[in-house]
Amino acid sequence: MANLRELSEKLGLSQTTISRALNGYPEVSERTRQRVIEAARRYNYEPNSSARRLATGKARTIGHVVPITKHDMINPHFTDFIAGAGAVYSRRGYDMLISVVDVDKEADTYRALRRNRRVDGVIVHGPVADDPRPAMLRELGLPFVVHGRTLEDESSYCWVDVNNRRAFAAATRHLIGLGHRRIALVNGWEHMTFAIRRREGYEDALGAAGLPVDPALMATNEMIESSGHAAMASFLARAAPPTAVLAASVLSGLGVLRAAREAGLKPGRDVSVIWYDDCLSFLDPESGGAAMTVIRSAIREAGEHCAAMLIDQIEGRSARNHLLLEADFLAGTSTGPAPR
Amino acid sequence: MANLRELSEKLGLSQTTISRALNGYPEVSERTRQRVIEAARRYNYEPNSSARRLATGKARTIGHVVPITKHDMINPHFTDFIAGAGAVYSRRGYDMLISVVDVDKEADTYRALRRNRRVDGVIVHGPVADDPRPAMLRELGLPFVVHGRTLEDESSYCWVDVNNRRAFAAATRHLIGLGHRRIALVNGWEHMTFAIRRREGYEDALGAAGLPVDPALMATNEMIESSGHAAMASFLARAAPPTAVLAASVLSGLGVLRAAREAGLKPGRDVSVIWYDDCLSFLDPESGGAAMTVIRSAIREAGEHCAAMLIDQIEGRSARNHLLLEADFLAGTSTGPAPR
DNA sequence: AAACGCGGTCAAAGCGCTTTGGCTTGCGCG
DNA sequence: CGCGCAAGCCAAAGCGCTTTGACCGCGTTT
Repeated sequence: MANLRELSEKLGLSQTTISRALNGYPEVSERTRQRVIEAARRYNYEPNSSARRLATGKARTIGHVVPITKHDMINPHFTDFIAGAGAVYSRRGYDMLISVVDVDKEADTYRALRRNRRVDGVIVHGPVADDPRPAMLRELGLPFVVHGRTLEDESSYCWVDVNNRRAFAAATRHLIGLGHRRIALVNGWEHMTFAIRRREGYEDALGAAGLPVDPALMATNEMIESSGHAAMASFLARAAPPTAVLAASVLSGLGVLRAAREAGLKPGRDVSVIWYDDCLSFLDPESGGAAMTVIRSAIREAGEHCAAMLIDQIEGRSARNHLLLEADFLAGTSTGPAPR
Repeated sequence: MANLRELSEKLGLSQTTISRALNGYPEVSERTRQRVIEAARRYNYEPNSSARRLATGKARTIGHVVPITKHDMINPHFTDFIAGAGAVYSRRGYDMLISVVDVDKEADTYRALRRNRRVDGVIVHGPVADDPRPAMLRELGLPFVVHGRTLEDESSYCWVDVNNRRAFAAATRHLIGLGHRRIALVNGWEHMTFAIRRREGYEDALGAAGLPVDPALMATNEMIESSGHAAMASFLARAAPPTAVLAASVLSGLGVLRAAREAGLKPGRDVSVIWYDDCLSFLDPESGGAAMTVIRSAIREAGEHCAAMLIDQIEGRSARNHLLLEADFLAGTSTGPAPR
């Protein structure tokens, strides 16, 4: 059965009634509704979604714009975030539209998504320090939720973020408590706000303990294995190498571990390592080969929260506008007292 | 400017003419077309996509169904594949729709996508030995391209695959040529067809060299770091451990390397390691810490090919139906002559 | 001079749905 | 008995686009 009309003829009811019955409106009797639902199933009828969208003016679709350059890498966290968000969309009857576009076309893409009404809202990924997107989207009138926060202005839009500052402060304090004085930070790119906040947390804790903030012990780079390795290798080449390292991701942490091993250092004994674990599904906890000490917050859950918050906003059931998740600190064997 | 009508009134032309001018039909004069295009830009007009879809009956959208279970992992290869496919979609004016659904709802999802005409076609991911999806999709009349192949029946549908069998045979031959007699295989799950073909290639080469196929030297598991580590650890615990290992992915290969190092073995000298490199963007070539010997084929390119082939098929410009990519063999320093 | 073809334009008919604004019943009630 | 009021249903008007079929000059054929 292709369309409403045919079904209505078959049932001897008007299209109006069928539509109402199927969409749960109260104007039809329960008996009729059952009859309609039954017939729809039997004849395998489902409303054409373009027609429905056109009539209602709602797209029931959420957009994700993924900027990319030919040689740039795609964020490995993306998959898990998408998995979380996508599950929520499915559950609530929304489609997920992903636009892979050149990095310099991102703004145009948002404008186009808005102009031709393809989406009801978008998720903004990877906010940077002075991010123009919130202002732009507000002006466009396109609902959105930011995964993360910009630096200022954070009450003016919806976001879901992890309390990175507190998490990194806590991890740093833990290391300080173990007697470490030279603690290195292997951070992500510091134009990203999450990386900035992590550094702040790290510096907060050092400052509170009266320890110096040593730029030579701080690296900022892509969060991949090789850059973790490079950073750690350069730290270890110094006259006074760090006795502890804080890595911003499992990937860069694995690189740190590799460099440590190459230098003959045993994690937890000769050098303490803590990393931030996003619970990427393809990097299981055992990957390090030890029960690592970690700061943990599942990015998949962040995806779920973002999706739910955006849908609530779109449907006008706006419950909360901000969600600050706390990361868990889990002590493992990759940390220990500072050597001698 | 919200819609066609308003624009047509403003220009003093009919909606027909505007539509034709904008869509490149030859019936309008070049002068008029320029005038229309200019006005559309100035008034910021863009056709409502639902209306267009409804009128044309085309969704200009490609679906990707991603089955998932709460605790199952999401394929890390997915991101790069999507990046490749998504870039092609953008370039050719298609949207990408991703459905994250429970694994047991996959079939229903295809049916629903078809019934309500949300997509013009779908990409089928991760074909398994006896995959029901090609037959089902053919029956539904939903165009599709399989990334990979099923075991039989491969001429009856479109696919893009890597010649896994030949690639693994070549790698195995290379190791045999270096004098290795006990070569282990750390494979992915062998209900996936790509893993089956890899094993076949491996067995082909062993057989051709008159070497035995030893099940004790073959592992099949999720392609993640910890399973590579576990497999290698168990191999090394044997009386006669392998002198060479073939890993089905960089991730499991990294696990193999870790286990080797833990056993005090140096890759390339004490044990030879080759892995299959999908060119995942977050796992740069340096991750191994050495110039690895690899079999390489970029999954991102596979995504591009799948997308292009599907669009060609949908638009009736069907050029080719199958594409068998050859993986590159790149010799590095992780392989060497079999130790004495 | 009549017929023809053709480039350029338009009015109107969909596409398949939702939704507005009635139109019937049937029933309770003064 | 007649009225008002729900409950249940419907016809028709959109939503904003594409596409069909027709029209209208105007230069070209025959």
